[in-house]
Amino acid sequence: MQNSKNHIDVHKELVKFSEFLKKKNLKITGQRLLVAQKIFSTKEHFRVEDLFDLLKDKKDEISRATVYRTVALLVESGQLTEHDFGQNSKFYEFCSTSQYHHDHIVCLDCGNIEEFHDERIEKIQKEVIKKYDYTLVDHSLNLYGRCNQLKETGTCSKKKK
Amino acid sequence: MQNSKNHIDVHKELVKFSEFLKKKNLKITGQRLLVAQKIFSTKEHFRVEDLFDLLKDKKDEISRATVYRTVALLVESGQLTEHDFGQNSKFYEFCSTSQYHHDHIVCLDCGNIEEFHDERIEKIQKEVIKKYDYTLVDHSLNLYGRCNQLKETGTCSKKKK
DNA sequence: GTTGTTGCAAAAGATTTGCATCCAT
DNA sequence: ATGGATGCAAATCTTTTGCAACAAC
Repeated sequence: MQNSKNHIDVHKELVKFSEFLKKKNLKITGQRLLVAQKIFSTKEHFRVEDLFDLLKDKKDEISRATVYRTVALLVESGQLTEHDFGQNSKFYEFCSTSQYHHDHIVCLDCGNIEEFHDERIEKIQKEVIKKYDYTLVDHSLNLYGRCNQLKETGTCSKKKK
Repeated sequence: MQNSKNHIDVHKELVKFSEFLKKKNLKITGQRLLVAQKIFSTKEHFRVEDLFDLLKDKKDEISRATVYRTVALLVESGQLTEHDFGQNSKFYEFCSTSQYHHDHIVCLDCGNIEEFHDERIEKIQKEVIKKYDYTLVDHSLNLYGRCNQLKETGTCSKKKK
């Protein structure tokens, strides 16, 4: 894991979330902070169900509904991005404004998700959308592949679970 | 609608599907042909529920289960592509081998879906995936935007429903 | 006749929601 | 005190599946 999410300043993000809540006249509750903290301490792309399971460890379990509701708030606050990798459930990922936008490579064998950024593609996208007379709001680019390591050696260090 | 799907040779595609079924020792049934025919006569990107509703008009309604099962077969036969535009349900689209691969622009206002193809992006993708040591199987690129026509004139000719 | 297919209703999986109770402010 | 939050269970939505009756080969 060499991604930038190893260095999340959890405290800073919690403050940011709290300010977001305050600004919207929403309450800063223990459950919300626990969910947010767990997310900010998580480097991976995760599904809400994964997060719910992780939070089960805590002495006071947080309800599934609250976890879903808090994730939605964090998307709204701009601290989480939602991704759709063509599976049944959505994936979420911490996102900071200081980070480069990135796209994903999804391994069909391992389930591993890699991030990449290519400025040339970003530029062409802007060109394309302009040509079709739209204003670009967002985009998603996923490359689905099979990792060569697995193909060649029969095992794959990236394999999950 | 200026897309290539106005010119689907329905008969040819039905033959192709029948051959696929035969090869797999599956049966050529009235329901399967009706579902396939309806799809090949449809130019748009559709969801299975849309298709099911369309087929309700027919005197003999085809069950939802059969529609889902037939769509899966058509994906397998290579005559349908599955897309995920970040909504709850999947979209499907006729695809012929003679067609260029294309990506999508999804309008967040209209719901309109435009197709585009940019060879430069395709090329860069191949380069990227190689660098990360994967074998590219598939990819999806969606640009989400707001159409300028709507923004400027208050109406939009592409608006659905 | 055999084997795969259909329709139905139930199941499954993800996510949302109504509501009574509870808690942050 | 009061307006928003929580937990629970029920509801929704999409898609899948088990099974008995049925149709294609």
